[in-house]
Amino acid sequence: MTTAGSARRLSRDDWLDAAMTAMAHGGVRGIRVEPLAKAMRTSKGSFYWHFRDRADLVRATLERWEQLETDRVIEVVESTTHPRERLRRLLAIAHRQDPERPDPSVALTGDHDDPVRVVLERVTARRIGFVAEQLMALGIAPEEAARRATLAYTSYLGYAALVRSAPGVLPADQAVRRYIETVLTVLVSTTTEHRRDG
Amino acid sequence: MTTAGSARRLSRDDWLDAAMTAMAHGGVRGIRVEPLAKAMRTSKGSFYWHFRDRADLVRATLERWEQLETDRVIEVVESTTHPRERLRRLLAIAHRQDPERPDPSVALTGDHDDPVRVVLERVTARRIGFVAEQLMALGIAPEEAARRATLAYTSYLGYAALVRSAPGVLPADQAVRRYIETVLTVLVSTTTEHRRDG
DNA sequence: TAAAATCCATACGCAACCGTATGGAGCCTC
DNA sequence: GAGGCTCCATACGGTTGCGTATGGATTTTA
Repeated sequence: MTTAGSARRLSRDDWLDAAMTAMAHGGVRGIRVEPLAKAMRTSKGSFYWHFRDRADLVRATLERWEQLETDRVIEVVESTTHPRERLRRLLAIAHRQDPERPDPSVALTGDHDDPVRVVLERVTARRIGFVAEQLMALGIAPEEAARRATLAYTSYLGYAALVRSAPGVLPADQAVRRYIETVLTVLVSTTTEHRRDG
Repeated sequence: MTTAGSARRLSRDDWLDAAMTAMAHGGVRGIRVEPLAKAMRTSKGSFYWHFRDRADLVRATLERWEQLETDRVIEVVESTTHPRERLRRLLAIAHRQDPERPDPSVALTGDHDDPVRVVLERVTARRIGFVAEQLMALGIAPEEAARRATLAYTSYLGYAALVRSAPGVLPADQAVRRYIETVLTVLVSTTTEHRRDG
């Protein structure tokens, strides 16, 4: 009976897995030890053996999150060579409507004490920086690229917020692809206009 | 001694004012009756006289929020005739970095029971709709306008999230104006390219 | 197998909130 | 000026979560 469901001993990693899932739903503040223990069918006694306190768990979870949702995503995307394709691929990943995704809720829930903010600031800067690099590779001037990267990234965050709070207004599954094309096109547009309007 | 600070009788509106301020900081879940009472130097007894329960307060606060931050903003912006100027003005209002602003935190905190979601969905649809109208007035086809309006609005939400969680990565005060120009330009860009890249 | 190290369950105290119950102040009216 | 209405303070019970204490179970080591 060494089945997974049985009363096995738990590792620190088991707790981290659970914390990631919890963070996907409720953000950082969704990481609560008593509900976590209940979900894992164990007790707080286990938790406080593996972790000093809740802050310890939060910090460790954020480390893993950074590694998984930033380092690894960037690695994957960089396996494509063409900058425009990289962006397209990145946008596709970013707009996958998956409420199980731990990523955006981190940036979206708004309490955030200092330790959390530090990680968030670092991750955000890296992400926007990566997008800006691709835009520069496409011939956009550095400062303009930075602005457009910020536009792209904030849009990603807001999109994720709407997935949770008002999914009805977002493009339906089939239309997401078209939406991404619009974002991409607009991001790399050469602004040759200033045309008259209606 | 009818001074404001004295032990006056409170009205329902006084509670709503306080709730709006609380919502500005912690979103819907930041509306908590005991802390509110303490901040107003009164007791829960007062609250439960004016309101049935917390949900009652939340609903009323969201009504006021909708009226103030959607109806009135649209009114103000519509006093400008030129669609492009309307957008510019709207973007300027949207990107005022004011943590006291109750608006975005509503959409950003992710718990949201059904009643809240209803209001949120309605407000979001109206706002995106308004932006789309301006883009259509600028000659952009309806469906494309809807996509770009979504891009604009999600970007606004994400921007507001970063103001709270990672302000360091955002353009500094002086550069915000330039950022807004980029957003505006890109939003109304005629996509005449597909040019070769680096 | 006995001792030691790991790992976990239960019980406890503490704090923040929600909602209710109850006993008033203060004002209004007749 | 007595009774009634409006508004509020305090006290209480219930819930959820954090962190500690303590003993017991299980595995490892000697």
